[in-house]
Amino acid sequence: MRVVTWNVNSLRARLERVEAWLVEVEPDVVLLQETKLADDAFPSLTFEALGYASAHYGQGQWNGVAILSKVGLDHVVTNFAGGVEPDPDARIITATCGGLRVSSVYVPNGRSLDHDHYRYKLEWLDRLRAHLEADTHPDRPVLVGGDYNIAPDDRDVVDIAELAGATHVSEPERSRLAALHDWGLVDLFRHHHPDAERVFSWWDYRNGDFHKGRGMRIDLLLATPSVAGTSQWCLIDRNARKGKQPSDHAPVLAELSV
DNA sequence: ATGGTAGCATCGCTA
Repeated sequence: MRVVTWNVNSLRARLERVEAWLVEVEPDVVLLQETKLADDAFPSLTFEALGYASAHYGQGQWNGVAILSKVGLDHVVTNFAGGVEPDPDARIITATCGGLRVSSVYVPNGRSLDHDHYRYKLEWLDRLRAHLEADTHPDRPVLVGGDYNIAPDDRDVVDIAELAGATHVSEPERSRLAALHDWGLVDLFRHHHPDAERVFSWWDYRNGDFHKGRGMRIDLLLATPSVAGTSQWCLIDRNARKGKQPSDHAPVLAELSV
């Protein structure tokens, strides 16, 4: 099973590129973030024509997450699972696809360490763990993919010294990611590339950062040990960040044996 | 020199 996560930064603006990429790569399960669409504007027929069932959880203008699947799409949960304080934003959707419990997540950016949005980000990550405990179990095949807005390791940024006092690399954010690891989630890219340095999934549109090789690895596929241990590869398609009207994020793909 | 670009419901916010 081929799975991908991709923050498309507006599905309306990106639909042609997304369609062409799906035809070329033929993933079985697709996790999208930042669709920036209301549910009634989601192009489900376009994806159906490509062989995908889909589920979208949007709010229009900002946020919005979706799951596309060629291998079944059941037991959809929008927002956090029951019993967890709901998020006012559309940032998480969960479904079962071909025996795999998958979530598409768009973790809040945080803006700055002294901003309310940063505290919201930390609380959101606490609630993501509570969601997993309510929704499933680490002994099962589970994959939580998305834009985490956290670089897990100093090797996942250009130069950690430049980022002192910045979001995405702070200890409280990384400790939330470690809590997800403690629950049982493995970073598939790091699992397959333990020595990789400065391999990124996001580059700011400004300053020619992509061409200068200045980005961060913040888009992650996290999976339980049974999934990670049998996965065949994981890569980032940086070619999808090139050319006309790209998203500022590249897709992150993995081949699973689920 | 605190800049720059892209997307959105565009004169202001979000990333």
